[in-house]
Amino acid sequence: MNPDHLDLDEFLPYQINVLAARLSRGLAEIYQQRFGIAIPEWRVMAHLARATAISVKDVHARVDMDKPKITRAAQRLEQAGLVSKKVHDQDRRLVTLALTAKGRALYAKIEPLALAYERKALASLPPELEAALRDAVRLLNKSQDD
Amino acid sequence: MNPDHLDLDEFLPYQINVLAARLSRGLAEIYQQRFGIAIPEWRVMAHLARATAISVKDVHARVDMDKPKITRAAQRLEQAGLVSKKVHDQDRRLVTLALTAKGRALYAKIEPLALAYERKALASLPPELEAALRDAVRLLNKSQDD
DNA sequence: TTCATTTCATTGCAAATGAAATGTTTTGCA
DNA sequence: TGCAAAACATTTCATTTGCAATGAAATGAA
Repeated sequence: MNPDHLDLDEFLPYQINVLAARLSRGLAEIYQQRFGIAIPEWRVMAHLARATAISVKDVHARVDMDKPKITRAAQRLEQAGLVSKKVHDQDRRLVTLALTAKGRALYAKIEPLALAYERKALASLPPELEAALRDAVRLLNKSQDD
Repeated sequence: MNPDHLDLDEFLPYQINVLAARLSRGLAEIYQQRFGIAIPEWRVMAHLARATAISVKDVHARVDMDKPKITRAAQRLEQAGLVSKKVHDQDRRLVTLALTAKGRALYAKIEPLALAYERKALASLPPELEAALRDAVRLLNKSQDD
């Protein structure tokens, strides 16, 4: 464990990526196969569920995806009838996105499954470690905002 | 903060993914622009640096990438003269991968930069939080091995 | 007002990706 | 031994991705 050498098992950027990929895959299995929703679509939906009447720019600012990805996810969601798109009244450069009734219904189905998945994924952690993990991730994501 | 509702800011699978993507991007800037190495290539190199004479299968077992990705990363590394490939003597289905002298030299340059990046990325964490983060990530990655 | 600049969302395009298929070699069993 | 099944690396192909370019609308300064 010479700290001068890089051991992938101890290298946090790598280990966090492995964990992240596994969590994403596990979560995607829930909504991919059962509901035909892919990860980018899910993220857009999750954001729209909490803050309605939002532009692509707003989603981009809050969700960690580039704008073309959001545009395309929104297109797929619109085709599936889950999201509505319309030009903003005051500023016609903006597109206002919102969940449709069908979208809200689908989200209501997925939401508890996603929360259950999170609980299950963290089940092996002692409570104080889970709390520390949450604090650490929050801090790191905050500190990189600039 | 109703725990029955999913808040992306509190949803760990998402926050860990955001953090992972940021760390990957930041790290990639180090070896991408300066050395022409992409993320999959870097992962293969990092693995080969610690365990020599390894097959695609071995890398696949340890590194979180599917086999085609490893094959292609190895091809690019071979073209760049950083990795050697040859058929295994005993079992001719296997391909033995190893860093070349040039590959080891390049790795020796990147390694300290990567470690420095990790330190800098974690600098905002109090020591006990970093330790807890390491423990939590290790535990979670272990618990998902099955 | 007018025009250059900025802000959005989208599209184009080359490269990367993942899943399934392929070809080759080895293993295990009848 | 002979042959089906498994293991391995690679290729194929459709899809996704990210970056740069585009087009449309708003802003601000002259």
